[in-house]
Amino acid sequence: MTGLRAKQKADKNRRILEAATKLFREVGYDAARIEDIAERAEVSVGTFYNYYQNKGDMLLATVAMEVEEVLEAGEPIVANPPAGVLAALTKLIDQYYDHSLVYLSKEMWRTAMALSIQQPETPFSKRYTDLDRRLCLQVTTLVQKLQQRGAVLMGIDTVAVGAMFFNNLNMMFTDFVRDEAMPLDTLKEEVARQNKPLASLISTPNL
Amino acid sequence: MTGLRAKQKADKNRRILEAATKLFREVGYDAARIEDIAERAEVSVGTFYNYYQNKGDMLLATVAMEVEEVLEAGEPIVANPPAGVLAALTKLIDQYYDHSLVYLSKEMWRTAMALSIQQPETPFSKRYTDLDRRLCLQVTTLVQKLQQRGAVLMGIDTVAVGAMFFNNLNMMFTDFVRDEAMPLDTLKEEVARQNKPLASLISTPNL
DNA sequence: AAAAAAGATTGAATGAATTCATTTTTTAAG
DNA sequence: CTTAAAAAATGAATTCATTCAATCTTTTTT
Repeated sequence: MTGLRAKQKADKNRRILEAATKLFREVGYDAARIEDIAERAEVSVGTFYNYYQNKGDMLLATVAMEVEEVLEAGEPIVANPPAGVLAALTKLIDQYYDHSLVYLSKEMWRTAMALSIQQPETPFSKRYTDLDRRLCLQVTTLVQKLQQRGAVLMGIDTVAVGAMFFNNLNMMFTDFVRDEAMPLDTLKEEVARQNKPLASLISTPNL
Repeated sequence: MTGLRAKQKADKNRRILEAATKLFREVGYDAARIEDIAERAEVSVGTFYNYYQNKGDMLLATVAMEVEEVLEAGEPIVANPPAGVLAALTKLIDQYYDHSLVYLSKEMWRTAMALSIQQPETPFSKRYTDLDRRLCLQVTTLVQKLQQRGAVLMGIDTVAVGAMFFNNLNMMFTDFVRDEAMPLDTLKEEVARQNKPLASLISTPNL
């Protein structure tokens, strides 16, 4: 049976995470203060630093939860993709993009992405980067599944090609969150256009 | 004839830029303090903010100078590329990578990339992003030049393909600067591997 | 049950980026 | 030449992330 201390620790962690997630959504990352998060979570400022390395680590913890959901939402598509390569990629990528802005603003995404680059060694930065790799793996797995089904030419380096598709969608997403005015549909259309050449070239010919 | 004030302004700007560039190289971005930069440039801390929006803007100003050199170094390759698509791409990309670490550390690149995402609206963040777009354009121009020379299939969407190659090299460079231990050769090899499928598929067949 | 050890909590102190009210200097107008 | 306007310079004050020495609480050991 777990001890009182472990129970209290888990409870405090949940309260801090919930308080931070809520405050980041309400006022944005920059305007959110550690003191306010601590107050809402009913802990001291010093206690906050027992649970998270710093403010950025906190944001990455909240964002990581969303990325986990993005991954989960992608699984059924990889398990049962549309027949066409471009159609399958577009379905998965559109799902990623749709899900990304359900709970997180562009500002939060910008900050999370920036933090994962600038502070790669904090615990949740590592977790976020690991989730990114799993997203890349998911895209690669999709290409491999399509190859197994005969939609992609044999002999195609699916790891290289999967990485190309993923790195492109990620960079385009970065450009998207940089630009507050850019609509989601514009992003999707541009990425579908960019994927078309490679998707067509790796496809088995239609008979 | 320009006034005294304009001369003094240009002189102070140059002093601040040089002081910052030097200090960032000596101690790194985080350890460099505005007060130290100002002292070296022989201005007040408040004066610093007349010239740069904030500390991050200052770093992006110094990094932008390097990116301009990267662009210049790429021009002769685009003007006279090797015959093969993969060879041409590899030559240009290796040139980019070689040049990147001549004057800037991985830490400085991480910070610059992070700042350009997190604070896209500062003056030098905009400049840095613009230079990024020009790098992308340079890669696209290379593909177009190869297409004009018959090395790339007609009908290939060179804008889409160029963007794919560029976004991939950029994301891989981001992964590289995140990882202090990763050697430059590993990065180059991995990117060459990733480029091979698309480069082969868009190449005109050898007869 | 008591004492020791380990872990957690605390919040004022610290550090450094950034702001801003005031002053100084330069330029333009009369 | 004098005055007004504009621009630049200044550096202490402000803000807030982060640290850390002291204290408290829980767990383990005797």
